[in-house]
Amino acid sequence: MFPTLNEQMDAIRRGAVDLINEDDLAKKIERSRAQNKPLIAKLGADPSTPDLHIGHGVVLRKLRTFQDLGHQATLIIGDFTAMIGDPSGRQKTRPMLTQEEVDRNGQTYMEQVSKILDRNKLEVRRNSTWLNAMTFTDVIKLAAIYTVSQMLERDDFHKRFNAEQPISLHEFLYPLAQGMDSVAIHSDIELGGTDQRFNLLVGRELQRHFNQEPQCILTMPLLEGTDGERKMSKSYGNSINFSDSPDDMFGKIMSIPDSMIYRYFELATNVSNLAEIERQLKDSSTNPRDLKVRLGQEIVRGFYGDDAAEEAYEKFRTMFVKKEIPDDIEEVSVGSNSPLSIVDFIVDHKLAPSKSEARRLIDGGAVSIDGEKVADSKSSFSPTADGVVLKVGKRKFLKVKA
RNA sequence: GGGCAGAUACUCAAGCGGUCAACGAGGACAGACUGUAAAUCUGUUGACGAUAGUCUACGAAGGUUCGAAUCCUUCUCUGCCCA
Repeated sequence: MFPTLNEQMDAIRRGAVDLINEDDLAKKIERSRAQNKPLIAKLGADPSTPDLHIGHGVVLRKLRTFQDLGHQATLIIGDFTAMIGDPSGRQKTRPMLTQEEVDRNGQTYMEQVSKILDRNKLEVRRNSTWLNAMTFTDVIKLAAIYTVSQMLERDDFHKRFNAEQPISLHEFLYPLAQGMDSVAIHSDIELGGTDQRFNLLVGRELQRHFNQEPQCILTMPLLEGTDGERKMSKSYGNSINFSDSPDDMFGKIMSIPDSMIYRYFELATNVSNLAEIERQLKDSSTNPRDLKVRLGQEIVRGFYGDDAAEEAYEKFRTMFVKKEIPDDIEEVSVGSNSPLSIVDFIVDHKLAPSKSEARRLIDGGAVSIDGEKVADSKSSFSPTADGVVLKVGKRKFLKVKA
């Protein structure tokens, strides 16, 4: 029923940074095979940010691997911690979320997660179930397991401490809370980004404390965003989101630096022959763009299917390779052919956030009408029955009909 | 509890009574070039308005002044040191 030990280990290892530790995992897998009993693979989800991007996808895909291997994937919705508001990471204290917000975010989260995970085989647990039940005494006993210096080993705590940045006391409770999740579900292996290493290790420690067999931990790299520098994050504006349209998604993938091509293949696709990709990248006769096209199609296909992937590529070719105007651009009818102020029109149709910005774009030569650059920000234009094409920046088009 | 330092636009960071919508850097956006890559060069980067000008902004609230991001008071938040 289960694949062989080696097959499982290979699938699990792909792209992973830490696997703590291999021997323990091998034993767990052997036992699982012998007893025909799936392992419990845990992943924690933070419902305060329901907009997933393909950086989140990395670890979700790994959880999917466990599903495909026949194991039990368990997603922990951190509704308890989200309601308190986790300020870790930055100085910014996150706003406290209400129960409704958490519910709503959790729902969005599940919809997006379903694009990668097999929803039918996924177990979903809310950690408020057990964390809410803890008394203050329980919490104190829990907190006594760890020392302050141990907590300060966590990289981001360490850095913030040395940089004289504030660290709120309750932040120390987060790793403990997360560790309790592992205890609650008897996790066999917990997945997370490399930034989660410490937290995952705490889970091991707590399980040991509660006389459970400690979970293994598997960390995945934090995927860099489209800038190729910083980790993918919505707030850095370098993310490729699950909710992006196929065209946007494809376009964003085409704009990643060449150095990221292999990494994206490895972490964001199911392409099995990675060695071949590597070879082609080293071969100077390969145009890296072609590999990116393939990468883009692979990823878009995963979210939207074959047709959408093909269409996105075609549109891309029209717009940027052939430098033509795509044929299915949005149209708007204004109901009259009297002249309209370009600036006002741009703002009214959300092609720019403010009139100042629209003026700036025009002054910068970024706006054209039927291929003619607009030179004067005061000028106006007249829609025709056939429609004139307004272009703002590289990729915003609008056909304006009378 | 006491002492000291700090809070400036997306971020970092200057400014210490008028010339400040605020130096500089990064980022972002746009243009040229290109493979919508990278690198490079150029421009822009509070809002409204036609170049004038007006309004809103320098943690919050008051005050001094013809005039404050800059001085005073109180408050909020943060870090450090001492207890």
